[in-house]
Amino acid sequence: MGTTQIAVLDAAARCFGRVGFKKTSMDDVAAAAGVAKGTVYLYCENKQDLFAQAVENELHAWVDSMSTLIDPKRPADEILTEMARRDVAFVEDRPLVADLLVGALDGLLPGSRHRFVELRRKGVGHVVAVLELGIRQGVFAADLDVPATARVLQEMQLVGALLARRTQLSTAQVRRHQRATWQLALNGIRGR
Amino acid sequence: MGTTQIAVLDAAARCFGRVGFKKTSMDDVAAAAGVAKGTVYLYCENKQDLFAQAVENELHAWVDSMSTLIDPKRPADEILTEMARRDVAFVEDRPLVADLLVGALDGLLPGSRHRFVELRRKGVGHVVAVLELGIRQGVFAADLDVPATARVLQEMQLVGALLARRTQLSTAQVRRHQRATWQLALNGIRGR
Amino acid sequence: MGTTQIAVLDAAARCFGRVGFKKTSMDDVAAAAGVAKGTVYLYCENKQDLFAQAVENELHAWVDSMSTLIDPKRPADEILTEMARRDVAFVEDRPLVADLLVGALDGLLPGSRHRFVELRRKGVGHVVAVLELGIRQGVFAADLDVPATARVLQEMQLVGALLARRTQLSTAQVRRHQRATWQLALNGIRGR
Amino acid sequence: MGTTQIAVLDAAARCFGRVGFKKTSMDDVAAAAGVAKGTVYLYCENKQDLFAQAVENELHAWVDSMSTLIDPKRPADEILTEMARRDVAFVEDRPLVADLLVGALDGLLPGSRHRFVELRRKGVGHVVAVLELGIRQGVFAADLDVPATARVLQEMQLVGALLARRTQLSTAQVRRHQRATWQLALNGIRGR
DNA sequence: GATGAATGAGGTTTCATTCAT
DNA sequence: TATGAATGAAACCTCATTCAT
Repeated sequence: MGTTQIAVLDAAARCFGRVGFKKTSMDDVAAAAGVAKGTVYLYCENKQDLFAQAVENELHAWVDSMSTLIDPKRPADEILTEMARRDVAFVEDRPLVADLLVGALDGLLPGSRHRFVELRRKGVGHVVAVLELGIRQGVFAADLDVPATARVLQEMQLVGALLARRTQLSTAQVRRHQRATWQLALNGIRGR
Repeated sequence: MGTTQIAVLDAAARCFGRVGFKKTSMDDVAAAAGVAKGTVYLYCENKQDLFAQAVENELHAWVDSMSTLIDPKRPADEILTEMARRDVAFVEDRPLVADLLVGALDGLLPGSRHRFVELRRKGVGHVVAVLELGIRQGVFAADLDVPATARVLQEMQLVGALLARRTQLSTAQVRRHQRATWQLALNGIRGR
Repeated sequence: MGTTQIAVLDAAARCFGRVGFKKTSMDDVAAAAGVAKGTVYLYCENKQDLFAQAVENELHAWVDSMSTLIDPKRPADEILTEMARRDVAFVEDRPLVADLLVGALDGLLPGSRHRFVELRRKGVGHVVAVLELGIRQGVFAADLDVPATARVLQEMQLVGALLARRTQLSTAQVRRHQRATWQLALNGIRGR
Repeated sequence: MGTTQIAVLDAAARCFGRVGFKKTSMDDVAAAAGVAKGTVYLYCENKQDLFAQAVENELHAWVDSMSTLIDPKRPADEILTEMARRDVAFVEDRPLVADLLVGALDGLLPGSRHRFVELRRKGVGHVVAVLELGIRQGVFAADLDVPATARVLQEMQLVGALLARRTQLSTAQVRRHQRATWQLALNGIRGR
């Protein structure tokens, strides 16, 4: 991937993440990437495709960042907490990933639904891994429906992060929200 | 409110809920309401205002429907479960309310943000009431951060419902997802 | 058909006829019709459809004008000569009809081919009628392949007219060309 | 002319002939020639010039092919018939020549009109030769306006060939059309 | 109140042309 | 010679909004 292509995809992710698909114009992307409008079309079929590429891009970065966290020797609940912390930071300037995993994009771009389903599957992968680790360590309940629970945890976490961003809560409120989320979540999955 | 106005607002809610703000045209709304395009403008300043009115409308219907549920003599966890069931049904054809409460609209219409904050506050009200009831009944943990937890529960529930709708999961998958959600939630808030 | 629609279709025919499909922009048509760009789209699906409508329009005018000529009491060769004269005048400011009948549009707009075939069939109708009249009158050869010959005559005539227009021949040259055409044609079809 | 230049001009003729001037992109030509887009510009000033060169190229090939046919010892009407047969075959994959001679290009590229007039003059040359031969042989009418008639014959022939190609008639229909054309033409020019 | 024809800014996409390598 | 990434003007089309009836 040449540097121009990277610039374009990054700019696209930034724009789409900030104001959404419809409100982002190809002109915006081109300007943000510092290239001419036509140049953007060298790296995508059309706007929808550009969006999908941007999402894919960000998701890969996120998955990579998360997979470094999973160390079988650490307690799983600790890892999960750390993941949560990172999610918040990540969503800070990459809201696209959260939108994807939370399902907010499917209604928007019905055409890319298929592509998104696949990405979403990748996205929950590491939560599944941590849950399984936790069960092996005996710290999480053995009878969890792992894939479903993983999805739920991920949603809780990401929606919380998005909500904080979108509704511009005060830091104190965000802190309370997160604490409540994790009390709920950890209590919920812990073995008794 | 004359019958035409009601028709317009209902049509608006239906359209916006089905395909979103940007993809709904004023023509669509007029057609769905069975009036001419100009007529729509008799009942709103502009598209954004129409949207906000539609959201408000639906939220009031929802809040009303929920408040009938809270009966101090029933166990709070039972009420909560019933609420969940209703949410899913409600979101089925009124996704706007869910979008509002989950924060998905704030990014979309920055101009109406303050209006939404207010509505959201109203929206959690009944969850707060049930949590407080449950604590009094001794079935929920006494040290819950009630407002924050209420918000989290509501998010979990609504995002789950939205996700099911948007991503067109199979009924079996939806069922699993919901079961996981409520195992997590009830375990999380129950007193030990 | 309201007056605006008529203005739009007329303007379209004028523009398309003068500079062709691709070189005519929707802005040109709007300007020529004295309306805004969006207005043009009130009366057509898209550019291609506008073109097809314009062609259809002109063809009907042409067919109407021709059908008044056919009077069974006049000698057929005289009628044919008169038709030729009219064709030239007609093509003068309605080249679309000639382009259609000569097949020049099919390569241009493959999507409308079907529509054009039908129109073309209508277009030759009156030449067929004159040939049949001439055979009954005994002035044309009885063994003519009437439909095929009609088409050929029409092509000769229209291509000649177009050529004169397009290549901007001098009047004298045009006159010679037409005389040659009709010597050929009338000799060719006359009974011996 | 190096082999690259030949490849470019041939590719251009093929593309322009198949889909027309406007619908052929410089990318198409480059791809068809198997070179990069920039390379095409080494052999032409711009798109219009490339088109004119391609036309010129094909016309020369055509004129050469036709001139071998004229043998004073053969009957002129036979030669003419043979020419017709060749025209059809030639137009099959070189429609540019036909378009040029029939005047279809003048409207398209007003800028090259004078260049085309000259080429067209060359193009009729061999028909003129055959007509003159036929008159000398006594098989064609002595009072023909030779240049004008030559042009008319050429038009009839080429438009017929083009029409067959463009409108995708069945072989049977094409055959009928051609027979009608030549009955008309030969009857028309034959001395009585 | 109600209508719907008309508007035109704004968005997406194409493609002839250039130029540094 | 040859390349192909980059450009940006220009084209098509949409739709929120207005206003005369």
